[in-house]
Amino acid sequence: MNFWLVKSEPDSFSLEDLQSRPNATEMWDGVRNYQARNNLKSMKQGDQVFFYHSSCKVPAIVGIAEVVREHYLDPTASNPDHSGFDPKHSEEKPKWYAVDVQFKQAFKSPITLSWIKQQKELQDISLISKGSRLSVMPIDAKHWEYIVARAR
DNA sequence: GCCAACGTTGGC
DNA sequence: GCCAACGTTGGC
Repeated sequence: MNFWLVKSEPDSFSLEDLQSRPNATEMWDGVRNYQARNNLKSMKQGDQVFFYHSSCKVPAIVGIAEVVREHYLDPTASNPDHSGFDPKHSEEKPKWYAVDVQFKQAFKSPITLSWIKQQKELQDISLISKGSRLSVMPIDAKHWEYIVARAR
């Protein structure tokens, strides 16, 4: 099993929004960065995902989701009315993908970015590596364990 | 709102 | 293929 982190602005889609979806499941679409997309394609069913709230008052990992459907064509890339429309994307020549994620758990106390930065055990986590703005990134098992242990 | 750190685009 | 200009992300 692998571990990941996805970012979302809570104003547009929060962990609570995911929890309130039918079956607590939502399509994770709109990824338009090649490196993030490659990470998305590497996700396997059952992989565990940190849900991170970005661009908000207290940026933090707020809970856990699970990959319940592996990558498939991102329908928003084929929709001219969608902001993520990409004319170079097609079924014949796919560029962009989505996965389905399901809500698993909301942390009682979110793991804040500022706390993460203070932990010497987390200094090499991808989230705070220099200039990392990826919306989908892998998380080392040891970092996952350390954060989950704190969040319980 | 500022700005650093990217990624992308497009002229050449 | 280079690189300047531009757009985006996201913390602060």
